[in-house]
Amino acid sequence: MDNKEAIVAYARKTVPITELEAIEFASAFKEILVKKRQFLIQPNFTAKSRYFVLNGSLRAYVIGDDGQEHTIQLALEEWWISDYNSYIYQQPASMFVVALEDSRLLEISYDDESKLKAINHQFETFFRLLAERTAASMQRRLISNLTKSAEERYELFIERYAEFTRRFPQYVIASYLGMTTEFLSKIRNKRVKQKS
Amino acid sequence: MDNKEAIVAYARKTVPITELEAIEFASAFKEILVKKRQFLIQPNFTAKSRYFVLNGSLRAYVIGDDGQEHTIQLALEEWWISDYNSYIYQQPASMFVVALEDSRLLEISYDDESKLKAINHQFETFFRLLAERTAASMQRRLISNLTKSAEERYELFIERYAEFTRRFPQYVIASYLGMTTEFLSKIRNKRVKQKS
DNA sequence: GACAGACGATGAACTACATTAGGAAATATG
DNA sequence: CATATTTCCTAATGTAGTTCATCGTCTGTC
Repeated sequence: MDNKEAIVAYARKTVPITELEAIEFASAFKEILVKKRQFLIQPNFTAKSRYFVLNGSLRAYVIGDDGQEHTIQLALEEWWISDYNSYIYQQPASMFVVALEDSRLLEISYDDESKLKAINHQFETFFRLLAERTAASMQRRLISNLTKSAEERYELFIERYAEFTRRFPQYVIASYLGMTTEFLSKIRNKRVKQKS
Repeated sequence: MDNKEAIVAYARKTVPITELEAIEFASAFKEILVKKRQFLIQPNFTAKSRYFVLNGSLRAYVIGDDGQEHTIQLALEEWWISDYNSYIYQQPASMFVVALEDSRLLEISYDDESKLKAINHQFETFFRLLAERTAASMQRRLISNLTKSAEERYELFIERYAEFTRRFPQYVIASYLGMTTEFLSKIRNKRVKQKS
């Protein structure tokens, strides 16, 4: 039960939760350990759970028709990860979700989450706010992809997600930003030269 | 009160609502008429409302640093529109929202929506599902933008949003799909030739 | 401690798409 | 119904970003 304090503390940043409710809330989660390179979700299988990261790092990506990997989401401590579309609609996934480091996660199944939402208005509110923030951040990323150049997107990324830049390898960041590793390498090199 | 039946009928597709609740729900909305080219939201002003389209069409777009317009969202009958990020966080908008035709809308303010969510678990659930679906559709669009070519994005668009293709001018669709009108024109021309 | 696989850098050739500029057709609007 | 204005098309030229191929370095791992 110890590690589940983290998810309660996290939820309490958003909605008030009593001690009694906290037990109920926490009991819907199950702690799991995953090894580096272990897959949690794969295309064509339905994402039956989503995951809250206690520690470690994960990556969600799709493989396009051309065989290229495109990173859709990254997760560190206190982030959630899954194939969002698959989870919400309980339909086959299009994404891979894989651990980039040995990680400790809290898993919640779609059914257990549904029950939490149904039995308690506060829990419903918590997940509603989570969804709203997810939608808002996706929209910001979409706008960034539509309006900014590769270089600008990289600048914004390292400014906004400094920690990610340190924790994830370059090819992951490049594929998150929608460019090739080669091009990101070129951008980085240009930046270094400009500073001197 | 007449036109507000539409929003109740719409909500009932998602959650059960009693007759009594229906009145409460509908009373949070206000019918408004907007003329073609009229703006509902502009950058730097906070989007205090979101809008449900009874009839007509609207467009949400940003203007990038280079002066280019990028369409973020389109709305026809039974769609919602606003600057999502601005509305959710009640922060200054980055988008314009403008009517492309004379339109009839139902407006709900952030405060009235918050009250609906607070007083009734069903209403909260309704808006939670709305947010989840919004997030899922944004993610699908993001993936499409990352993994598909301009031509493939256009193909998917006309397949999935046939009605949009009929109702919106080409430059709007091009800027929604993240390409120039000239390039879209080229794609269309190529398609016509291929079919014969 | 050597070998294999992952990661990043670099440069040259290529391509998907943008930009610019022009004009034709369709639609509003007085 | 006449004239703006908006929308759409065509074609030449330009460029951000990709592809491909090569090489050095670093990091496990038996």
